Amino acid sequence: MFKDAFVTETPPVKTPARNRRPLTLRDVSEASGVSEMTVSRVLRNRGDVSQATRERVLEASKELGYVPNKIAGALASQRVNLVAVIIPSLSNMVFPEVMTGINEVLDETPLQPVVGVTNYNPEREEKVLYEMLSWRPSGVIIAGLEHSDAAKAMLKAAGIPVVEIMDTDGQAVDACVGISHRRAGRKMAQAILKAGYRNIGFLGTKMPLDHRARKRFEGFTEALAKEGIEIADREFYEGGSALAKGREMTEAILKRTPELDFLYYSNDMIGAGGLLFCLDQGISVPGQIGLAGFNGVELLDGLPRQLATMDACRAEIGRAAARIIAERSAEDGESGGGERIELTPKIQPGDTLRRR
Amino acid sequence: MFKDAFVTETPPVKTPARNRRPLTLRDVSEASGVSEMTVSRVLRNRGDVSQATRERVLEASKELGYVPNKIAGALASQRVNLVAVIIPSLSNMVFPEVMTGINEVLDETPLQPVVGVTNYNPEREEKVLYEMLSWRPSGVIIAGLEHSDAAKAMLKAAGIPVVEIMDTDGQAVDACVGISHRRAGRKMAQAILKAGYRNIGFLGTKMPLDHRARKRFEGFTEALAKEGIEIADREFYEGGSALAKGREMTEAILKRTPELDFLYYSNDMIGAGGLLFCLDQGISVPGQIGLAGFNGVELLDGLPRQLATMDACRAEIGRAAARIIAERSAEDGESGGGERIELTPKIQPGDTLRRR
DNA sequence: TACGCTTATGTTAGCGATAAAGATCGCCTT
DNA sequence: AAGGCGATCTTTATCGCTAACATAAGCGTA
Repeated sequence: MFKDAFVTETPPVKTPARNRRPLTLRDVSEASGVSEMTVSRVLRNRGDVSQATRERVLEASKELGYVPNKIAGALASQRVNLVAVIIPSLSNMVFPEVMTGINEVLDETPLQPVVGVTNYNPEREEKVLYEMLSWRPSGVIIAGLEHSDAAKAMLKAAGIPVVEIMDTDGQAVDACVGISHRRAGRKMAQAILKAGYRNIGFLGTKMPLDHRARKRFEGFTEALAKEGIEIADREFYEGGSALAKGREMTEAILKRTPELDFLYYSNDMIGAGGLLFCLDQGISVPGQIGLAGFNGVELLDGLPRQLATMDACRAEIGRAAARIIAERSAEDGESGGGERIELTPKIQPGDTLRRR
Repeated sequence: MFKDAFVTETPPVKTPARNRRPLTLRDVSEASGVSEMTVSRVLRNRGDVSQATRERVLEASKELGYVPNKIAGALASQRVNLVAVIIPSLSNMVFPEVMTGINEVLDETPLQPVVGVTNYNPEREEKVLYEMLSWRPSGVIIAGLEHSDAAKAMLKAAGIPVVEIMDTDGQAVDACVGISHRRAGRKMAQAILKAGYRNIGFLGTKMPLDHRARKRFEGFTEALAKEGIEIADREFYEGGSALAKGREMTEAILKRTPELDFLYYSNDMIGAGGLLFCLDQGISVPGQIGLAGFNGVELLDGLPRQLATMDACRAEIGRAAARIIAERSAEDGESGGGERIELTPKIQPGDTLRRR
C-alpha cells in the first residue's frame, strides 16, 4: 500500500514536512475521473457501480492513501457505528472479560465499541456518559443500575438502545443483562450453612459505590439471618494488591476472631490471598476453615487448591448486551426495548467448601 | 438536571415513545432567544457573552437536556479531541496499567483516549487503525514498533503525532516511549549468571507475534552465549490460565530436565504458577532452583514468596506517551516530532534469585 | 420509432456545528 | 457633535460527506 511514497527515513527530530492538507473524497474523485458520489459509493459498497469504475476508484484511493472521514460521513448520514461501553474499571479482571464478550458479537456487525472508564465515581460516570453521547453513538452499554438522575435522564433522552449490565436488582432505564447479586449472596450463604459452617466472617472492599458487592453482602446476611445467624466479624480494605490485602485481612480477622470457621470474600482475588495465607499457616482448609470468593476468575485454576466461588457469567453478559444493541440497531424501526435477561450464576464448590 | 421532564416510569416492554427528533443548537437558541452562535459560545466558554445571556442559555440547555453534537462540531472546527490508543490485549494486566498512566495525563487536558484492541493480530491492527484514523483523532498511541507496511504508511500519512510504546528496539514512525526488551533480557541473564546459576530453562508463550517477548528472549540468550552458556531446555504454552499453565510447564520441564537450576519465565503470571508449583513440591527456592519473571505485576506482592522480576515501567510509559501527544496538540505548530524516551527497568530480585 | 426499464453516474441540498467577519449599541473622547 | 472603541451579539460561508433525486445511455419491445 503506497509504499513508494514514504520510504524516506524520518529525520531525527522533525516530523516529515507534510504540508499537504488531509485528503478528501474530492482528491480521489479527481484522481480517478469520476464524481465524488461515485467514489463514496465504491468505498461503501453501495449502489450500482460498474466493475471498471470500481477498480479505478479503489486503485486511486489506495494510491493516495485515502482514509474516509467518518466525521463528515456520520454527520451526513446521521448514522454512527459506535457503541458506548461504560464500565467502572479495567484493572480488576472482570470487565476485560465482559469486553471480550462484547467484541465477539460486535465483530460480526458494523458496530464498534468505544470504552469509557468511570473508576466507580458517579460524577465521572456522568461526565464520561455526556462525552460519549455527544458522539451520538448507536447504543450504550453501561455497568450497573445505579446512576445519577442526570445520567438517567441523558440515557432516556438519547433515544438509543441502552443496556445496563452486570446487575438485575433494580429498575433499568431500558434493557438490562446480568445476574442478581443479592441472590448470588443468598445462594452462597445457603451453601455455606448447608455445609455446616456457623461462625462466618466477611471480607470485602471499602468501596461504598460498588453496588454489586454491596448487594451480594446484603443477600448474604439476609440468608444467614433467616437461619438466625449473624456475621461474626468483618474486615474491609482499600487500594493495594488485592492478593496481598487478602492475606493481611485474613490474618487480622483470624487474630481478632479465632473461632471463625468460614470466610466469605467479596472477590476472588482477596479470596486467593486468604487461601494462600491459610495454607502458609498450616490451617486446614476446608476442615478447620472454609473459604469462598466471587467471580470465577481464571486465575483460580492455578492455585494450590481450588477456591470456592460463583461464576458471574461475565463473557455471556457482554455477549447478550451486544446482541441486544446489534439487533435493535439493525431493524431500525423503533421496535424492541426493555429486554431483561437474568443469568444464573452457579456455585463452584472447589476445594475450600466442605461437602457433606 | 432536568429531573422533571422524565420522571415517568418506563413502560415495561416498549421504549418510551420519543418522537421528538434529537435536539440541536437551534432548539436551544430558540428556547433562549439568542442566535445559535451565541449558544455555541456559551457552551464552549468562548468569546464574550454577557453574564445574563450566559445564564439564560445554560438554563435553557439544561432544561431541554441538550447534548452538543461533537460530530458536527468536529467537522466544523477541524478539531477532534480524541487520542487513538491501540493495544494488543486488555486481559493481561499490563495494558490496563498503561491505560491508567495515559488517563492520568489526559484527564488534565481536553483530550480523550479511545481504545482499540488488536489481539496481537497484524491484520486486525491494520483494520483497527484504519477505523480509528477515519475519526481523525489528534494523535495515536500504538503498542510496538512492528506494523504492516500499510499500517506504517497510514501512520505517516495521517499527519498527527504518533507515539509507539512499550518497546524501543527498532525504528519508530515518529515518537517512541518504552524500554529495550533486548536489554531487559540481557540484564536478567547477567543477574542470573552472577548469582551462579548455570543450567537455565526458559518458559514462554507460543505467540510468535509478541515481539517484545521475543526480543527479551533474544537478549537473554545473547547474554548467556557471551558467557558460553546455552539455554538447557525450554517450554511454551498458549491459551488458558497463565497461572495454571505456569504450574504445568514447570512440572513438565523439570521432569524432562531435572538438572535445571534456574527458570526464566516470559511473564510474571506463569512465573507465579511455577513458584507455587515449586513450593508445593517442596523444592527449595532459590537454593535448589531460582526463578524469575517479567513485568513486576502487583499480584506478586501476595505470593508466599516474592518472585524475582523486572518492572516494565508500564504506568510511566503511558504517562510519557500521553504527555507527548498532549504537548504537541497544544502548541499546534508543526513543532516537535521524533521524541524517543527509553526507560530503564530495574531488576527486583525478590526472594527467588539467590544473592551472593 | 418511440416508449419504458435497467444500469451507471452526476447534481443538489443539506447534516449540525464553528470560524471569521460584520452589525449594533452605548459610552467616552476631543 | 463626529468619530472611535470595546463589548456583545448576528450573519454568512464552509467542513467532508451522503440521501434523494435527476440524468444519460443502452436495450428490448410494441
